[in-house]
Amino acid sequence: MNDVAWLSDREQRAWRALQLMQMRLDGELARLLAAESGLSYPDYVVLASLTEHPEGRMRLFALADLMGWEKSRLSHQVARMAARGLVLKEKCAADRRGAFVVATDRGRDAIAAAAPGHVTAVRRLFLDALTPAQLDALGDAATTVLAALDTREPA
Amino acid sequence: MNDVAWLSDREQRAWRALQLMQMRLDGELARLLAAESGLSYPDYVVLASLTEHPEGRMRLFALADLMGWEKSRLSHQVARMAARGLVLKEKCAADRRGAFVVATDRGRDAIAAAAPGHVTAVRRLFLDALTPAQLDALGDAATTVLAALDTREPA
DNA sequence: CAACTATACATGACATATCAACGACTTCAA
DNA sequence: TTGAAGTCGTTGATATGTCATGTATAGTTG
Repeated sequence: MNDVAWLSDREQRAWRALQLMQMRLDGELARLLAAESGLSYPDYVVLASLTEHPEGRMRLFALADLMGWEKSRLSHQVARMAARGLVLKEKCAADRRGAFVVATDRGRDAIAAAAPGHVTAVRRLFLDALTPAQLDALGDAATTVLAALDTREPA
Repeated sequence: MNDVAWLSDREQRAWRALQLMQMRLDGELARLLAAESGLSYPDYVVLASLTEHPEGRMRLFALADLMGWEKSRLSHQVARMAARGLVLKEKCAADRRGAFVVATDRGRDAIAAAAPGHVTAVRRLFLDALTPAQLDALGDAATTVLAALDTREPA
C-alpha cells in the first residue's frame, strides 16, 4: 500500500479547483433557476432535452441515454414532474413495456420562461469569465476524459 | 426576451462536456470508493479534511469553510457520520455555542484504508487521461471561474 | 448594562440520487 | 413454440443536499 502515486501539489490544485468550481457553479445556477422560474435543475434538463427533440416526445430509456442518466433516476424524476403537471406519460403501443414522456403546455411554458434567464446566467457566471481559448481547452480536456472513461467502460 | 445571447455550438459543447464529465467521473469515483471502503464521497472529504488538519479536530464552521460547504449540510453530514462512529462531536469550552469534530479511531482507519484506492482511481480515471498542459489549463480555467464567482458574490 | 444584531449549530420538511429488487413484456434460439 | 435471457420501466429503502426556521450564545452599541 505504500507505492501509491499521491497527487502532486499541481494535480491537487487542479482537481480541487475543478470540484469546487462545479459545486459553486451548479449551486448558484440551481438557485437562480429556482428563484426565477420555479424549476429545479433536473426539471430544466429534462424539459430542455424533451422540447429540443423533433418528436416532442421520447421513450424514457432514450431520454435517459441522451442525458446520461440512469433509468431509475429518470423514472423518479418524471414521476415527480408528472405530479406537478410539467410532463405527461403516454403508454407505448409498439412496445407495451414502454412509455413516452411528453412536455405538457405548462411544461413548455415553464422551459420557455426559464431558458433565457438560465442561458444568461451560464454566460455571466461561467462563459464570460473565460477566454475563448480557455473555454476550448476546458471543453477539449473534458471530452478527452469522457472518451477515456468510455474506453475503460465500453457500456 | 428576444435579445438573449444563446450558446454557440462551441460553447454548448464545452459546457455539456464539462457537466457530463463531472457527472460520470464523480459517479464512478463514488461507486469505487463505496465498493472498496464503505465510505461515501462526502464521508471521504470530511475525514480527509479533518485528518489533514494539524490539530486533528476542527470547529464545524471552520471545516465547512475549508470545504466550501454550507453549515447545515455539514451539520447533517457530521450527525450521520457520528451515528456511524466515524467522527465525534466535542463541546467547545471557549465558545459554548460551538463544537469540534474529531475523527474517531474507526474514522482514521477508514480514511487510511480508503485513501490509496481513491487517489489511484482519481489518477486512473482523470489525471492519466490528460497531458500536464491540459491539466494546468483545466486548473487555471476553474480557478478563473471561481475567482469571478467570488468577485460577483463577495460573501 | 440593556437591547440589537450576528454567529454557531441543530432540526424538520422536502427534493433529489442510488441501489437492489421486481413485474411485465420482448427477443432469440433451440 | 416455448423457455431462457434481455430490456423497459417502477418501486421502496436509504443517503444526500437545501431551505426555512429555531435555540443558544457572543458581540456591539447606545
